[in-house]
Amino acid sequence: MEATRNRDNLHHLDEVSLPDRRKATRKALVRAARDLVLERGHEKISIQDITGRAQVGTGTFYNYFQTKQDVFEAVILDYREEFTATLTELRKNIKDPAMMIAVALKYYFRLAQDNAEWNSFVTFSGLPGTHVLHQDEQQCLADIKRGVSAGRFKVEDPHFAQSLITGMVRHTMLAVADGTLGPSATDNTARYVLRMLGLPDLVAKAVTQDPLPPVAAPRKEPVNIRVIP
Amino acid sequence: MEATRNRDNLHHLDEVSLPDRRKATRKALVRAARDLVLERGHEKISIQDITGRAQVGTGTFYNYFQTKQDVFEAVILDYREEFTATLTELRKNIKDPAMMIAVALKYYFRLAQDNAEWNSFVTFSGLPGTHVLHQDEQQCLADIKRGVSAGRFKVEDPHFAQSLITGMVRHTMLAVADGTLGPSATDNTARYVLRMLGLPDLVAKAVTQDPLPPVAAPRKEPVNIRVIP
Amino acid sequence: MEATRNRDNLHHLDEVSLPDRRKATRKALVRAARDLVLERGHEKISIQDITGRAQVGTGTFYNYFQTKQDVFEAVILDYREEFTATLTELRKNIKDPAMMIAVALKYYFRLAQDNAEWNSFVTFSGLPGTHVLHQDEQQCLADIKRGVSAGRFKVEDPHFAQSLITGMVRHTMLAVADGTLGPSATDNTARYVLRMLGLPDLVAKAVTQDPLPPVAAPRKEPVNIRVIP
Amino acid sequence: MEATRNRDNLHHLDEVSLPDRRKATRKALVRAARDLVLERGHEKISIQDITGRAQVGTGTFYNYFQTKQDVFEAVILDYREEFTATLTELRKNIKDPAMMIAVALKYYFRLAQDNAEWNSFVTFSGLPGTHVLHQDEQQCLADIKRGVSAGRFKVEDPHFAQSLITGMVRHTMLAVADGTLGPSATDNTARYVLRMLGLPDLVAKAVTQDPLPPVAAPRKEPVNIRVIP
DNA sequence: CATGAATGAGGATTCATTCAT
DNA sequence: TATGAATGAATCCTCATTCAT
Repeated sequence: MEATRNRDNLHHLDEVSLPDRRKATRKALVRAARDLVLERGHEKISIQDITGRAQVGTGTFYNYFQTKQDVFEAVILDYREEFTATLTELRKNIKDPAMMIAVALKYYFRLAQDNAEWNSFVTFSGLPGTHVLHQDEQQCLADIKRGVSAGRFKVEDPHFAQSLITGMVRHTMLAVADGTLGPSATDNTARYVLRMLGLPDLVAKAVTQDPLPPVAAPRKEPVNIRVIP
Repeated sequence: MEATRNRDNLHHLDEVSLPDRRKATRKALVRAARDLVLERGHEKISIQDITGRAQVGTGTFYNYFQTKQDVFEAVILDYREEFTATLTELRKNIKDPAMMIAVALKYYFRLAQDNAEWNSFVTFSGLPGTHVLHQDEQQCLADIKRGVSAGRFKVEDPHFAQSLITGMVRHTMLAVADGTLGPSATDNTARYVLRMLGLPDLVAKAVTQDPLPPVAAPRKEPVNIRVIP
Repeated sequence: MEATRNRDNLHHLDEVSLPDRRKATRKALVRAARDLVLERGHEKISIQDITGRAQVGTGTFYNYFQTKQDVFEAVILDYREEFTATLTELRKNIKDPAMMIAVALKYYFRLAQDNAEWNSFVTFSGLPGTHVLHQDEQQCLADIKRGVSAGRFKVEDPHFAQSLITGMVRHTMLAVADGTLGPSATDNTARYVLRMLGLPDLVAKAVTQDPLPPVAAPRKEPVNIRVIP
Repeated sequence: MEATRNRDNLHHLDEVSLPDRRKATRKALVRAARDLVLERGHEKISIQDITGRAQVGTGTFYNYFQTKQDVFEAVILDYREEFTATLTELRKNIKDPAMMIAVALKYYFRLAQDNAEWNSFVTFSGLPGTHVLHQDEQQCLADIKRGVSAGRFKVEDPHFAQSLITGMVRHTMLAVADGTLGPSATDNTARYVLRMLGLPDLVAKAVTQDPLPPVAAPRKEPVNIRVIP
């Protein structure tokens, strides 16, 4: 009954609601996929698991995604948006490139630890290897270049440096999650990274010692879960 | 009673002759698994693919492994043995710890490039994350400690350093395979690693410039393939 | 938000039209299972045999049943419904409890003989032992109690008596099917049962002598078999 | 026993050990089969489970049995021998046919309760239905005939009576095992059986009230288990 | 767009049985 | 005889995908 209302009006004033509806369903799917990963980790997740969790018909999936990969990539983007936004906010008053990098790394690690979610999802992501942190890499590269221009970093190939950093970060995160390395490894990594960028160890140490200012974990907009009547 | 006892003694008698057969079959399976990975990479590989390739009945697989993971782990071990043996040979006359590490890294990268095999297999290996290079890690750790004792490296936590190196290497390898980084990245990585261990950049550069002495790729002992009569 | 709510309401809307399809498919599976048992008896019956016979895709089975046992239990229930309905009809004008029991037993045996079906299926049913005739047991128990109230039966523990009767009936049926006992055994069993319930032998004999009025074998509603175009 | 002696003497003196060995292996298989049933009940039991348990090579099975059914039938016989021997001993001084039957039934039930073994195995026995108690049926039939001759029982068709008794006993046993009937059901069954054979209820009650004289559970000759060195 | 029943190829796993040693 | 490796048909079960409603 309600349902019909939207469609009826297709024409005039709520041209808005259709796209809204689409978006909502899509988001429900993305969230369902994410949550399932977080709960089950490595385990196989079927499309029907996802639609089931999203309280949506099986076929509906194909109105939004072609393949399972697609939805997972959407999850990643979803995550990254949150991440990037928060980080930008967090660093808006920082000028020193070294500090910017330190904060980024620390924030990243903080997420990885606090938010078992992010952590385990990135860990999982059967997706194309390095792909995962892509958006972030742009930021990182920019940071490095800024540092080089400012004469703080000694790096011949910023692109290479950035890639290596990504690798180090990723590795540390996994190793910590693993238990292979203790939690202090994260600070150490930040420090080694700066050292690698050419900062004297003392400076590197100093910069990485400042604790990360407290930051709201990325707010998870609640999804309306359909209640079974 | 006598009778029974006699039979008992017969039991593990042939633990010697039969095992040959067992070993051969097992090896055939391991090789088949490896080869398939090398050919198909990520793609799905079914157990029947493996047994088919190994010229062995479907059920035979289960006489040797419980799960597909098991056989892949066996492949890794197989590989590592070859790798470690060759590397040991290669470094037997080297004394300088920095050089030892440089050679190890370079040899590793060489394998990764020459041998699409090793490369793609490590890439693949959905196996427990960082785990993959384990044996090698022991060697690496020993190298670092030796360097520290010798006063060449400045490292507070060798374990951490080793872990980070593993991560860097792994990352570089993947990125190169990916095309994200060019092939020169490998030399650069070695250099950065040494730098990270506390060597002055000039030294690091010097040490990593020596080309790796030519080395026979690990010989693959041929497996006797059963011929269908 | 509106949007979401709307969708919710759409949800169980067609619980009416679709279910018809579901019911039909389910019934086809149940029937297929039954028929196969009837044809093959003890022999192994695979799930694919069932779906094949039901003209239905392999996977479809799992939309309705978890396990093979499940479908067989459904068959039993299916049968029992038919049985109970017919029996009720058959006895609707009978008042005497002894006669009611006699008729029930005889009808049961009749089915077992006429209908190789019922017979062999019960024989088969590796299902939870005595369980098989459960619904029927309720009826039987009620009959006994009625007889006791009416002062015709002398039974201390109706529940026990009922159980024993079930056992005797079942046994007789199997033994007859077996050839161990001749067909007259069924009348005898009915007679012994009444005797066991405390009736004088003469009466028991008399009551069990009346032939069972002819009765339509339970009509099998035809299942619509999907025709392959 | 005679039988065995004959074979032994077949030639000269140690023609003895060979057949002994055969017998031992055979018995090991039979016992293994039995024990597995007792432990696992309904669950699937493979031939390799049996040979494994018997500490015997897979192929060995086929030196003794053609099929799995065969070994299970052997188990039944094994059991029955024990059962019959003990029962004969137990009743050797009893003259009254009613009492003989009562004792037989009670002994049987006792086994079923004490010896969860016997119980669960008979319950299981996917084997041809009524088959299970065959040997026993001969005894039972003889008992009935004796009772009829002695004028204690009023039975027209002893064969039928025996069959029905078997059925009742079997059923009671299962129902008790099931929990459907309480343990006292066994005494009741014995009593109803006698009643059914024509004894006045008072007598039936009296005869079935005597407790069964204590009896050693059938001794299980230990099988030599091969110890893994 | 939404739905969910139907599908069937694909893959894992079991196990009775054979046979060379 | 005893052995146990090898076998492969048989079976179960999953799940991405289609499609009529």
